[in-house]
Amino acid sequence: MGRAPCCDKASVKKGPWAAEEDAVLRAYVAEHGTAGNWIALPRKIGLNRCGKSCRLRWLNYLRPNIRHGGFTGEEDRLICSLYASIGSRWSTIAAQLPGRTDNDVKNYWNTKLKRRLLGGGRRPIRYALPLPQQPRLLLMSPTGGGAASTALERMQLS
DNA sequence: AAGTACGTCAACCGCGATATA
DNA sequence: TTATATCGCGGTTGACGTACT
Repeated sequence: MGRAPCCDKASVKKGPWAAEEDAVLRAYVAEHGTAGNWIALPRKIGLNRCGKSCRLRWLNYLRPNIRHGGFTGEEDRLICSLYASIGSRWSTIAAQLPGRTDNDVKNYWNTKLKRRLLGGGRRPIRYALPLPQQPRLLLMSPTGGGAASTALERMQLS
């Protein structure tokens, strides 16, 4: 018995959200909440979207008090520290950063912090530009470095 | 100016966990 | 207890913009 799909993937719209779709979803959730059922929500409000897609859009973009980009040095350190101690539990890490989403934190880690920790700068291979000084983030592990080493080893192996 | 490779980020996919009938 | 539906999460992808040759 296979797992039932959450929606008819052939008929729902995919890809970037239009401003009108955002507005419909935002207005509905603001007034009614999610009613605990994301799967049924798009049908209720006439959006031709998968329920999971609606949930993701709300959580990562439409929720009030969301902040995008502009990670501070303090947030950098916290992310690195938490990653060193608990690994890629992005939702847990994001919970420690008010206004940040797990997707944001994950993207930030994968595109900036991980690269920085591994010693890569922009265009490291093709252009061989001089790298900025690497921050010694791993030394900041609250666990004393053991977990940090493990996390780094995992990263380097993968 | 055109072409190419890389960086960023929104969104999708698939799976495990949990709830419910 | 089992089957099914839904939630929530982490990993991955792909479009687009930018830096560079």
